[in-house]
Amino acid sequence: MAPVRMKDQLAYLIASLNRQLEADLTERLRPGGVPIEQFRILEVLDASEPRPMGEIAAQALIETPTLTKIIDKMTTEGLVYRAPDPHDRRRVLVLTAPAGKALFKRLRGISSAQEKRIAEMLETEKAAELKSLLRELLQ
Amino acid sequence: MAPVRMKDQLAYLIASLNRQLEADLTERLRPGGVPIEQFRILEVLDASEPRPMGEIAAQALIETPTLTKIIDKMTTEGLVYRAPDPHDRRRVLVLTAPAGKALFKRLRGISSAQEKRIAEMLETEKAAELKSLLRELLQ
DNA sequence: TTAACAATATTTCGTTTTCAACAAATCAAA
DNA sequence: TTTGATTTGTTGAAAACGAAATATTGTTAA
Repeated sequence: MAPVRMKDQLAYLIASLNRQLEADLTERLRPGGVPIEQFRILEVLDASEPRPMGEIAAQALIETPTLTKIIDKMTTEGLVYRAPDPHDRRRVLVLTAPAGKALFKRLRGISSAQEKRIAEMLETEKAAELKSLLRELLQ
Repeated sequence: MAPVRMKDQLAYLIASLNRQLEADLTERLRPGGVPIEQFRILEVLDASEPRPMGEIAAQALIETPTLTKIIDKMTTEGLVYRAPDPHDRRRVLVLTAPAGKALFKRLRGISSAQEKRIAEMLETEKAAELKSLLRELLQ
């Protein structure tokens, strides 16, 4: 059997598309001066708040030592703040500060616009199929 | 319309799956002590050699300044070497040294095994459909 | 109760990556 | 030609990353 060319490997296609989508998002976030990681953190918190560090890290696809440093920075920028979890004092909860909420309000449309552009490139049922296949592979 | 939850966004699914696949590959490369970037570079060169820096960077999804440093390291490790392009002296061609070929021979099966595992998780026609959809979105 | 173990977040520290500036070679237009 | 713009790759300083070690709290089992 002929070797599978790198470009035909699913892992490579996924990596390429991921890179393209991240570059696109980064570009659109640039005017706001917001790194993509911070944007994702605000998205996570927007869905439900407060959240412990570990959960944010897992959902935003960031390692916990990195998250600690990003949250440090976002705190000094007044976007979020920490609070100890009263039920489990090992945990540190993160909340969105008013400035963070305002920032996210300005930016929230960016990711949904990207999603929309993608949807427009595929027919509706194809987009659904694609998501379904990706979910099948996730874990 | 209800906001699209982050987890339902295609860009997020792609990022998650990419992370999972890279973690998996990294794990399997660990015994050989080969970083995933170096493995991808060897894959690119295996397909056709020699290749200029810029092309390798584009195909291996690495920024060119980063590639310069990785090739520096791989050169000192005796895996690859540089040669000036006689037709265009701005270009630097990269070739695989014997040690690099031997290393890749040992590792080449790892990515195809990953591809195989993925294929086994999906039915054949689903895998083909998934690739087709990803290609449709790529540029 | 304790003592051992597990979970959570942070710190440390060496490596890697990035951005901007740069150098060299080529190309294109006057 | 020569000049200016473009392409290609490297460099250097700063930032980001991540594995391992640490500190703190919680859980479990003797």
